[in-house]
Amino acid sequence: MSEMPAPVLEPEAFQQRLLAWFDQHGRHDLPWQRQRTPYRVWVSEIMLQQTQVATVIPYFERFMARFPALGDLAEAPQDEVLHLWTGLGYYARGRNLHRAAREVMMEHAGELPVASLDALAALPGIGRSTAGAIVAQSTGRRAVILDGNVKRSLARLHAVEGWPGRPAVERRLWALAEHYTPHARVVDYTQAMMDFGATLCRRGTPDCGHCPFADVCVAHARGEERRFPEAKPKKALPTRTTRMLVLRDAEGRVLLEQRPARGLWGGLWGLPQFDDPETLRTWLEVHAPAAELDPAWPAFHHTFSHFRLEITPQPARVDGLDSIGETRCWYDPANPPRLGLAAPVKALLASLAPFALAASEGA
DNA sequence: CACACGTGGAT
DNA sequence: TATCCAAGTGT
Repeated sequence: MSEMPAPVLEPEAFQQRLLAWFDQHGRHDLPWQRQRTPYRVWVSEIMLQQTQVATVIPYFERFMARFPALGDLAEAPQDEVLHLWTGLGYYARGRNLHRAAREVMMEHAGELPVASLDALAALPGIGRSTAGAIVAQSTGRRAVILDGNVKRSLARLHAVEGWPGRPAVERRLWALAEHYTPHARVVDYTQAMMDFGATLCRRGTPDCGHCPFADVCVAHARGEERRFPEAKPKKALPTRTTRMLVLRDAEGRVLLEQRPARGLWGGLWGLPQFDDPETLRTWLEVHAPAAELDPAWPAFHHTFSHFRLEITPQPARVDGLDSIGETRCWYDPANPPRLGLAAPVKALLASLAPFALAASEGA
């Protein structure tokens, strides 16, 4: 209890103000709010992790069209799941979702264990906040969430000092979230908290003029809305360089390699990648001694959250490979297989399509 | 606990 | 254009 900052309102008053605002201004027609089944709520919550609503909607619709039920997802090959995840980012979410679906089939008779917060959180990809959201949204039972929107709103209302990523700060915010969460209208309350943060108590431009808490908000009283929550400590962005081999056969197909299951673009298919020219040369000697190297194409870069990658495409031609194994395949731009591709690779392959067309026309 | 993990929108 | 960072989790 001593962990919790002084609340600005009694829980009942807080809930009443928030829900009145939500009834008027909340979002009531998002795709996952129709047919609010545990499965649909789960998929939406995973896609929405660190990802904005507008970005998620088309991915969610495609995913549901292909995998209408949990069993459909469990039966699918991982490649197809990652194919539908391509462009959404944080691909561990897709791998974990797929793995969790199979786990639910085997250990929970095909039903998400929404009766137990702990059982949910034991599934890969579901943490404390997502477990709370799934329970609250799909069953209406009381469960607490603490996502970015809730963190920002509560930090402002109570002028909570410190970056919310710090465990001590996060504990205070959990205590506040716990304090305000009602037993009734839980579905609406959790949605309301997220809508409030996303559309009114926004990061850069909070709309205090229409805020139902403006009269009690500590940050607003101090005129310091923008100071809360405190920003993450920044650090320099390192740059890494790599070469991507664009090895094409006589039919214009491109050799792809499946990336390791963990790490960057884990489980996705990409161009063979080499940190230095030496490794590239050795690889070619072993796998494609007959390959003819063309001059490298201009480098381009891709910026990630934690580093910047400079990519030099290295085009080459070869008649074929004797054996490409399980973790390689020939990618035909005219008839692309349904597998996951990293964004820069997808863009690079798309730029190759005219070549493939010209090659097939010439043949 | 600090860091890795992606992409696109907002300012 | 550069920077920040969004419905977090896993290691």
